[in-house]
Amino acid sequence: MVVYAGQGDPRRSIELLWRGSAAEKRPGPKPGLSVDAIVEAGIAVADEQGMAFSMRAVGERLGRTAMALYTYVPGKNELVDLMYDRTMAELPASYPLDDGWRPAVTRWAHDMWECYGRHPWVLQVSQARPVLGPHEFGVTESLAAILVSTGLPGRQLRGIAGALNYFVRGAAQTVAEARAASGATGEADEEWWYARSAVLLEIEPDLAEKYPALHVLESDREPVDPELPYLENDAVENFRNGLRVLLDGVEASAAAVAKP
Amino acid sequence: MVVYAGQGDPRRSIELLWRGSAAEKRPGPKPGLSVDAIVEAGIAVADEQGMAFSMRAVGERLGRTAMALYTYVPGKNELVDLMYDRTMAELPASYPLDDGWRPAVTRWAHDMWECYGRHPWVLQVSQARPVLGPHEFGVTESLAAILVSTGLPGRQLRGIAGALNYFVRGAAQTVAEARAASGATGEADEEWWYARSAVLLEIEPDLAEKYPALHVLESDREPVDPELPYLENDAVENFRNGLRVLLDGVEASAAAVAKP
DNA sequence: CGAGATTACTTTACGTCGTAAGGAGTCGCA
DNA sequence: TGCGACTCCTTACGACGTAAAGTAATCTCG
Repeated sequence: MVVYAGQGDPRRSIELLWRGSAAEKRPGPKPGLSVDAIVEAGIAVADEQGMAFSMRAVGERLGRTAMALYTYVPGKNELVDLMYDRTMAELPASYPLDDGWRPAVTRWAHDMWECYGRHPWVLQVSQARPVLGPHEFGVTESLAAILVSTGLPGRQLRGIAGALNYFVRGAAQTVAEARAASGATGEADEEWWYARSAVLLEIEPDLAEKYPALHVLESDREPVDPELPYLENDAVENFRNGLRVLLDGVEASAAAVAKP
Repeated sequence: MVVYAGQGDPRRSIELLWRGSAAEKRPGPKPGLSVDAIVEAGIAVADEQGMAFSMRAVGERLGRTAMALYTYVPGKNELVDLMYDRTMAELPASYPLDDGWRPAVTRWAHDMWECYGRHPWVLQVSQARPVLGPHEFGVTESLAAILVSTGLPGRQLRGIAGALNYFVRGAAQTVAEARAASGATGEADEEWWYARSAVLLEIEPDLAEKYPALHVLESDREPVDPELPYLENDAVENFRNGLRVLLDGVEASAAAVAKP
C-alpha cells in the first residue's frame, strides 16, 4: 500500500497535523482515547507489521474496535500522515555548520537512514504531495539550512536536496525490504540467494559469460560488518560509498561557484 | 502493495522467467491462454491501474476468470515478477562508449526514467531480492558495462550503481505518485497545493519565518516545460540537475584514480 | 431535576482482494 | 473405450477499509 497525503478534507487534515491538543468541554462520554494515543499505537503496530497494518490491529492495541478510531481520525490515510509527521519529530531540527556543510549533510543523511531503519513504513508514504506537517517541514528545513551555506543557487539546491532524499530513501528501502522479506518468508538472505543461484546456474549455465561486467561489479567485496545479513551489508556499503560520491559532486558544484 | 520477488518455489519461478515457450504435446483441452499473453495483459492492466491491479481484472481482459490464470502462473507475486522482467526488455542491452562513460550513463538514466514513466508500477517491485530474470540482469549489465570503463574498483562501482538506481527510481517515483494522486483524486497538483497552502497560512501564519531556508530553496524557479503539471515540472528539473551533480561526483572519483 | 442534544464506542454489513477446493468438460494415449 | 492429465469454472474463506445504525454516557438548557 502506498499512501498519498492529504486526500480528505484539507482543513481537517491540516488542523490535525498542527493542532495543540485543546481539551474543550463537550457533552457525551469522556473520550477514552486521544489522537496522540492512536498515532503512537499506529506507529508501534506499523513498526512491527509494516504499512499493511490494519485499523483493527491499532484498535486492538488500544482495547477498542477499529471503528472507534474513526471518532478521532478521518481514515487510515490521515492516520498515516499523522504517524509520518510524528516520526519526523525524532530528527534534529538543525545541524551545526562549524566544520562546513559536508559533515553536516553526512550527519543528516545518517540520521535519516537510521530513522528509516526504525520506521521502514515511512518509506511508503508518498513524497510527491508531501505531508504538510510541522516536522516534515522541519526535516526539509534542516537540510535546506545546511545546503544554503554552500552558496549555490536555489535551482541547484533543489536538485541536490532531491538527489540526497532519493538516495537515502532508496538505500534505506533496500534494507527495509530485505528485512521484511526475511521476516515474512522466514528465509535469510543467504538461503534465498543460495537456493536461487543454484537453480539459475542449472538452467542457464553460461550466465557468467553472458553478463561479464556484472562480475567486475561483484568483485572486491569484503563485509562491512560480519554480523550483518548479506543484502544489508551490501546496502550499508552502498550507502557509505554512494554518499561520498554524491557529496563529491556537490563539492565540485560549490567549488565552481566559489571561483567562477 | 509492495512485491517481494521469488517467494514461491525457486525452480518454478526461475523456469518461468528463463523458459523458451516449449509447446509440448499434452493431454487435456488446448490451452486458450499462455504465460506470455497473461504477462502482456497484466502489464496493460497495471499500466492503467497501478500495482493494485487485480487478478480478476487481468482475467477479464483475456475473457477468463481470475482463477484461470493460476493454471499458468503460481500467483500474483510470480506474475508481477514476469511482468517486471518483460518490462525491462524494453531497455537497450548496451550503450556505446565512443564519447566516454558520461554520455552513456546519462542516456541509460534517461531510458530508465522513461521506462518507469511508462510503467510506474515497476517502481513498487522490491529491489532487495531482485527479480532474477534475463532482462533484469540485462539492464544491470548494461549499466555495469558503462561503469567498468571508468576504471574504478568494484567496491566504488557498486556504490555508484546503487546511487544511480536509487536516484532514478526516486525521481521517477515522485512523478509516478504525483500522476497517480491526480488521477485518483481528480485534483490537479495546482488545486491541491492552492487549497492546502491557503489553509496552512491561515492556521500557521508565521510559516515563512519558521522555515527560512525553505524559502531560499524555493527561489530561482522557472518552468522547464510550461505544459507539465506543477509537481512533475519540479521532478524533471530535479532529475536533470541532480543527475549532473551525481555524475560530477563520479567524475571526481574517476579523476582521482586516473592520476593517483 | 428532567429532556434533548451530542458524543464515544460497538455491532453489523458491504464490496474489495488473493487464492484454496472441488467439479465439469476436453483431449492424448493405453 | 476408458483412464488420467489438463483447462477452466463456480463457490467459498478470511482478510481489508469503512458506511450505517444502534446503545449508552454525559453535557447544556429550561
